[in-house]
Amino acid sequence: MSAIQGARERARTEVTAAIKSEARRQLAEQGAAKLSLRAVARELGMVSSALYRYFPSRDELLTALIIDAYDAVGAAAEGALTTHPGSDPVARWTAVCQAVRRWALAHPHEYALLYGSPVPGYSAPRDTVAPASRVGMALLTVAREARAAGLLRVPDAATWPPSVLADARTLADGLEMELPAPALAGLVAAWAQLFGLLNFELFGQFTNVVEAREEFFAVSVGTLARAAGLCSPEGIAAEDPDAPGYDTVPEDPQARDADAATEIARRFGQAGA
Amino acid sequence: MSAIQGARERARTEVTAAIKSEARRQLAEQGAAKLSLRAVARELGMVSSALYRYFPSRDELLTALIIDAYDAVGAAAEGALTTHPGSDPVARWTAVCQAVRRWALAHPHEYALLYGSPVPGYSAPRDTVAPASRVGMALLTVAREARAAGLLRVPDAATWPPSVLADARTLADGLEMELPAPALAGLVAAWAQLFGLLNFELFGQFTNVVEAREEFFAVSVGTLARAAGLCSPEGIAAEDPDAPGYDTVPEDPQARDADAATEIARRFGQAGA
DNA sequence: CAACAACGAGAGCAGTGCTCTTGCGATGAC
DNA sequence: GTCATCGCAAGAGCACTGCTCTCGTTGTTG
Repeated sequence: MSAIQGARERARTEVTAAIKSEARRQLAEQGAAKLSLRAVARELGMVSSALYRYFPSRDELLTALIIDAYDAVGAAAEGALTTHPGSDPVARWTAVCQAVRRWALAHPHEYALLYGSPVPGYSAPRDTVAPASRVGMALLTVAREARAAGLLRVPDAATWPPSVLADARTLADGLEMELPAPALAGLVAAWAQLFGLLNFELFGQFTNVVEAREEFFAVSVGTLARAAGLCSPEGIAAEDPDAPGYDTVPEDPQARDADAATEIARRFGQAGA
Repeated sequence: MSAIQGARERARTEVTAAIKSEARRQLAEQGAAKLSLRAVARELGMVSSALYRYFPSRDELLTALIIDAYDAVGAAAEGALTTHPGSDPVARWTAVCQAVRRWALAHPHEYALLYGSPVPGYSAPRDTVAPASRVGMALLTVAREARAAGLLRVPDAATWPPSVLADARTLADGLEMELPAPALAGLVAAWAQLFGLLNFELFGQFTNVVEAREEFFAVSVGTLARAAGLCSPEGIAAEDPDAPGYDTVPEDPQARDADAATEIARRFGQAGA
């Protein structure tokens, strides 16, 4: 693989790289749906059929791009871990989230390829799962460090039903990662919710709703971190007890107004499709 | 509009409906990318060019389907409000979320059209924003009721930066809805995060990670509700037995959950390339 | 009834993914 | 050094797609 393997193989890897590069360029410009094998070949000065020597189909080419993109966003997430050291898990979590967001904003079409709707013929091959997990692993790294530092608040096991806890345990086993199942379940939820925020921002759902995207995101992922059990070291610990998510005791159990139901029926009742 | 306006107009609306129906059928079967004007026309026994008398382009047809889908999921959400009355905002929030999830599982490709990556040429026209907001409005309705009942915990204004609070205020003004800005900001975040959970489940990110999807979702959206400030009335809800609703699956007329689950596995499934 | 607009059918254009055959040229065995 | 072999590019071609244009027909309306 690495040795100087004849001029022929070298040419092959070179052409393969050129194809991927040009394809990535078109992907970044017009999105996955408009990525055309013929256009790539045309731009490279070759004929379309020649391209099939390197990628057996358009989907395979797309898969290669997907893997690269997963690696790129994963690298961005991991990079945030090293460029933002420190002992505050919430800050580190936020740094990872913001790195992912920055990458997504810089590569919206590639982001859509990863976290948007699955493409028609796609069937996530084995090769994608490892790169795809890098962002999640980076987030879990923060949680593991927090636990080691005593800054991970593990929710009561009764928070999650046994089936979810079982999932979390098998997941932890598969990852060879020692995290309490309830905490892991909460982290998975936070992981998914993070991409809910990103999707809405990138796919336009925040239009005319949230304009201060950067600030909104920063605060939201901070809240997410605390909801997942991450704690900032000391000082702010005073505020931890009423951190959002868990033991909220309704403060003002004054009773019902309660013809709200009729109000809803009035407002929305006749709106059937 | 409604009067008997000539056989011609009636035929027109009839054909238009037939086209949308057949298009929706193909969309549900193969996804948006494989929706073909020619195939629709073929199935309807007409020639492809005739179809352009009714929809000026494929994108316009897709937009019509998008609007219908937004209305359908919005109606499902609103329906949950009426079929699940009561004074527990968390339970009502959860009911809305589960209605949305059920709809999504039953219509995965239409869901992907709404909340996946934007389609190539699309540019959400004005007509889509009203239907698109119905789910969010249903969630906000829960929050408004909660506030009226004193069951909405409003976070400290310092939680959010002024820019976000300003956004929330203009949003509240635009909606003519009296909700404190900090609470509204949190609700928007929860709204986005809800769809993060749904996207990950529907788009396959939970494969080999979360298998007890139903329970995981129920608990997660309950946590989300509390994070957004919704409170259950009185203290009883603290202890879990019937708490977040994962063992009380509400029966909706459109349920068919098990089928939907296998359905989606089949449609999005991993047919090895 | 006649003028007119809406409509369906068909041909056609430019583009797509993909397959198959053909011929060239570098590689490697003898 | 010669020559068969194999990788590769090129081209033609198939079955599609979205979309446009023209041309008769048909329902509506003045």
